[in-house]
Amino acid sequence: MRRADKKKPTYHHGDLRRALLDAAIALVGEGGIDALTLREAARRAGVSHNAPYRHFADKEALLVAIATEGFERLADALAAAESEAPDDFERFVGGGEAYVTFALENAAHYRVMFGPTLANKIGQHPELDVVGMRAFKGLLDHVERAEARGLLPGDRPADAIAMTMWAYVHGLAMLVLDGHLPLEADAARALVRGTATTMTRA
Amino acid sequence: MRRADKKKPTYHHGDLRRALLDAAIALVGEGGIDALTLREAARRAGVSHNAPYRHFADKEALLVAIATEGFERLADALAAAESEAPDDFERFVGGGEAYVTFALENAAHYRVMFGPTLANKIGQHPELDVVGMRAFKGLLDHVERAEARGLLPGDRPADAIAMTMWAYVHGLAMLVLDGHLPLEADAARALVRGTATTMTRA
DNA sequence: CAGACATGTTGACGGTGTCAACATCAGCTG
DNA sequence: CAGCTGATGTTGACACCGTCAACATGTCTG
Repeated sequence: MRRADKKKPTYHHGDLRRALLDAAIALVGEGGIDALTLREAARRAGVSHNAPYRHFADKEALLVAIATEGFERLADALAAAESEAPDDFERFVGGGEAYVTFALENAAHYRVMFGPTLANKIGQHPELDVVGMRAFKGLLDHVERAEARGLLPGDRPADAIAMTMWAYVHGLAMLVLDGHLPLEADAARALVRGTATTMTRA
Repeated sequence: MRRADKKKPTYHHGDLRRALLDAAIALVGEGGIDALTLREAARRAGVSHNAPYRHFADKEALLVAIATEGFERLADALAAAESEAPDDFERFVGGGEAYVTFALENAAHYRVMFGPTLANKIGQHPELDVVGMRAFKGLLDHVERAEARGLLPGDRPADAIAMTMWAYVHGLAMLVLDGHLPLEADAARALVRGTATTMTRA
């Protein structure tokens, strides 16, 4: 039985699970999600091609683990943005900016989170569902707070505005990440700020 | 031999190129982009596993052909929406609705157009660049027309609003297609209409 | 009608995900 | 302290994939 419950050194490798996750994330960061290979990740971790199966049931399980980690970090980033904002308007804008910033700075995680392999499979991975909900809840919190302060038009329900905001920042992040919109991170954030300003003025 | 109805009658198969495109699109529609395999497409077209190489240099060339077809259809759909709109506001809203409608009704094409394989590779495929530009131009036209009629806030340049709109409808389409937002097509269009209404009121 | 060439086939290669069988090692039990 | 047991890692195999080279076939053109 394993003595350590957290991340204490395991038997042979030390922490092969973590090493595999890091190698996989690096691969996605270097060559996109198509470049992620179980065998190459194992190679980089210095183990045989079948060692990953002692830590992940299959390739999809590896992706789920990365996506889960990503959603957790995203939720944290949104929460941090909320707590650091000086006023309610900045809190609203900051939610969107933090989302885009997270996606661009954690491109590998983000690509896995919303990549084709996990598309339409959230329901099959409860842990993903839970942590994804928490992240979306972070956005919804921003919206509801802004609405309570009268910053938003009153004729649209908060969840509709939250979905609109999510679609917007997600689409923006994806288009920039995939090279369809030639924007630097600063320009993308400025776009978010401009849009948020318009929306709060309606 | 079989006389082709449209294109020039080709030698053995009739129109293997078209058959391969259709088979590939069907595969993406059934199992997502990961389910697309050159060999399976060839199987469905009733030819050997290497026949596709007489029509496409490699798998990526097949994807480029599908994406090109998709961008052309998207541009056409946007143009059609513009010409059918009864007034300027409907023209603005209709652009967004038509975009989302296209993405949801041509899911396979859309997934290929914005899938990971072609991400950050637009520059390497000039025909894709050209036709993609034409589609974006369709959106920009909608925005500029709306701006000329004073429907939009005057403190943001038209291209910023066009990029915002693109990011929004793209993100919405992607989130719905991938099952992250549980919306029917009608609900998605309603969301677009609501957002466009807010934006034109600012 | 005959050659040229586009089209399609066969076979092979290395790479991948995954399964089964085997090897090794940590730590509990006696 | 000795040995068992289960977790961890390895080896080998299989089917499938993308792609290349060599070959076969039919169509069009001179």
